[in-house]
Order: sequence, then structure tokens, then C-alpha cells
Amino acid sequence: MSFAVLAEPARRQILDLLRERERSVGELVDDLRLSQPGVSKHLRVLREAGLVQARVDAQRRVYRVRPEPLAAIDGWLAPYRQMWSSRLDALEVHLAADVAQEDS
Amino acid sequence: MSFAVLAEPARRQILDLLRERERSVGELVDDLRLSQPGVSKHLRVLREAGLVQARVDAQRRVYRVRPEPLAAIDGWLAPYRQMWSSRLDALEVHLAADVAQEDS
DNA sequence: ACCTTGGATAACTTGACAGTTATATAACCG
DNA sequence: CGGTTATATAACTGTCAAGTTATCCAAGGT
Repeated sequence: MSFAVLAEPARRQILDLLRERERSVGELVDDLRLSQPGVSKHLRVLREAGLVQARVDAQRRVYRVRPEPLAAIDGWLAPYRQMWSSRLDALEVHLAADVAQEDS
Repeated sequence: MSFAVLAEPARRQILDLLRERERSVGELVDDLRLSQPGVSKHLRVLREAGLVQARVDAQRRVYRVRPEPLAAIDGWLAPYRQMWSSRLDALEVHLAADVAQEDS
């Protein structure tokens, strides 16, 4: 699972940037206060995790997001999502009950 | 965001175990091939991230999951979820079109 | 052909963290 | 009380990963 890949803030930021639109490495370097090799290294990790994909445009590599691997994370999260949403539901019921009490 | 906390497989495993039912540290040690101080250390990280909560029962500390902080991760994931689900939709449409073509 | 641009890779340094053993703390039990 | 159980913390070690600079490679432009 790619949790470890996403643990790095710079990599999440890269994904967020690429989510808007695809970008070349140089554009990412401008946005990410980080050296060019640093960006390339993160991109490599993301590429090997299948989270981004590079297209060659002359001397540039233009990267874009591939969201599919994130489904695994979403899957891990799913049972917990039920937990916190049911707790929210319970909270709502509780609050509603309080309001009802105020009426009496 | 607690991505870094979840990057550690042992910590995800602890959460998964606690999701079934609350457990004492000792029970977790039995399940997680890991030394007792190792487990305690992971529990500390999880506790400080608000992902687990300890209840005192005599000499034991019984831990249980607090799923709320995972909502932040879910929130980060949300826009990507749209991306991959819309891609799946597109795939379905594509497959449906293929089937339709076979009919002709 | 030469120089420049855009990225990737290499080599290195450093810091963080997971795991360990040993020890402290605290509550229960006889 | 004294011993035992349950957990936390301390101190240490080793590994790994992120960041850096320097270098390589490929493609473009003139």
C-alpha cells in the first residue's frame, strides 16, 4: 500500500499540483521550494508507485496523476469511515434529543 | 495530517486489531510479533495523533480506536476519489459500447 | 558541430525513526 | 510489606530516506 509514499508532504503537494493540470518537472520545481534533483527523486517514487505517469514532450517530461492506486488506501479507510460517520450520526441524534428536552 | 503515522504497517495493524474490539497492550503484543516496548511506542504515536485512546483498568491500559482524525485523510483523498470513479464510469461506458458493437 | 536546456542519476551527508535491552513506575496479591 | 504483573520510558544502535551538489544524457536550436 502506498501510505509510505504519501507520508511525504512534498509528494502530496506534487499530486495536488498535478491534479489541477499536468506539469513538467521544471514547473514543479518552481512551485515546490525544492531542488530539481529533489523533485525528480520524488517523481520517481510516485512513478514507481503508479501514482503519476510521464509523457515525453521534446526534452521535457510532462507528468500527470494516475489516481487508481489511491483506491487501495480508500479501501483500507472504508471500515473506519463507517465508524466516524456513525458516531456523527449518534451525535446528531444526541443533539436532537437535547433540543427536544429543551422544549419540555 | 496523520499520513506519516499510518505509513508504519505495525500501526495500521494495531488499528485494524482495535477496530474489532478494544485490547490491552499485552494482547496487542501477543498478536503483533513485536516487543512490548515496541508496541507501547507505536501506541504512544497513535495516541498523540488522536487515533487511539487508553482506558485504565487496574494495571492494564485498554486501548480503543478513535477514528475521527482519519476524516482528514479521507478529505485529502476525496477529489482523487472523484477522478478514479469517473474513470471507472468511463470504462463502463466503453465496455457497454463494445458490447453494443458486438450486437451489430 | 556546439552550446543550451531539461531531467535523470550518482555520491554523499544528515536526521529521523523503528527496534532492541534495561530500567522505572504503579497497581494488584499473598 | 515483598513479589509479581502490566505498561511506560530511557538509552542505544542501525537503517533508511530526504536533501544536497556534481555529473551525465538526450534533445533542440543556431
